[in-house]
Amino acid sequence: MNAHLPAGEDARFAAALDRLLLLTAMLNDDMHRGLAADGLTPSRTSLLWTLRRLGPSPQKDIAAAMKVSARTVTGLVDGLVATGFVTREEHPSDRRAFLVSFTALGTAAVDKLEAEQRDFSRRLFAHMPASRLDGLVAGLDDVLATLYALGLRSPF
Amino acid sequence: MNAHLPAGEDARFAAALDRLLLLTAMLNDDMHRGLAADGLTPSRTSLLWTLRRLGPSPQKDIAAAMKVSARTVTGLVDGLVATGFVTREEHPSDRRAFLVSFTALGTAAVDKLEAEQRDFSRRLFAHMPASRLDGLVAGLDDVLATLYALGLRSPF
DNA sequence: TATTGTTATACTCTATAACTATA
DNA sequence: TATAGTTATAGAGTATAACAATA
Repeated sequence: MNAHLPAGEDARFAAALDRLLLLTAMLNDDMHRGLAADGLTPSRTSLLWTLRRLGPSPQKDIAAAMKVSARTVTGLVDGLVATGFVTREEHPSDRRAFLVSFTALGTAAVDKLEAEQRDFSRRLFAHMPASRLDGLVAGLDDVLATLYALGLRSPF
Repeated sequence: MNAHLPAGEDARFAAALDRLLLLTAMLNDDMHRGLAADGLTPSRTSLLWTLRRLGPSPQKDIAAAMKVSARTVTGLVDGLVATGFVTREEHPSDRRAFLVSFTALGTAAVDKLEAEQRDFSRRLFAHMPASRLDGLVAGLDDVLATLYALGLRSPF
């Protein structure tokens, strides 16, 4: 127990964290369900987002950006090649490496995900009074800054 | 993104969703890392939380509460028995079934997780002005209500 | 000698289907 | 016949280590 905090404070903090964790779980669940409809898995989708950010890249760079092992990227790219979202192209100057590149299908899939995310943000926020949205964003920024100060880093 | 330019509505919504998704990813990552230190995995921990809520239960009830298959619960309980967090006890009236029950180690593990969560909520929120915490909670509640209206349900 | 990506192997999580023991 | 849980099997994601081809 922490004697120098008023009794009700802890309950307020716990209630706030409960909401954050509940929201985290619900958003995760929803995203994963939506992905399956496009023939994608969460990890393969994460690779597509990374690839869009990096442009055509050797697997080593993708592994570094995603913070996973080279072996994991081999498996994810195998799956994405099999389902037609990316290709392994020759690297122009290093014959050990590939350039993982989007197919038209892969580009269309990421475009669609992006559009869905924009629509989703409208459904979540468009009806909110501006002051409530401002309050939410201020609170989230505060939490993100605290997490950063605690040493947590974005996985992206 | 350029913070000096007046943002349109869509950009405001997208920025808010970006923060939510970033926070989701960071909280997930942090929780999973913390678990490994206790010899637990995310799914096994989820089972322990469920078991605390239900009390000693047959695996079928655990599967229903966790929304996973009976086979998955068999595997999770196997792992938790092997690492000493739970036991399979005889069911008093149904010899087909077990009552999955906490060991002292399992109870201590969940107690510890609960204490860590309380400490974490203090680190996140104790420094915040009350008005900011209120604004955050109001925004989160609004989002949760919207998700509920969209048909999303808590995984718990 | 160092690096890129693969094969070999292993563990977790998830699932469906077939099966055993019991209800 | 129906139910509780297991075995059998499979696929995704993750990892380390050994190895190939190339730098």
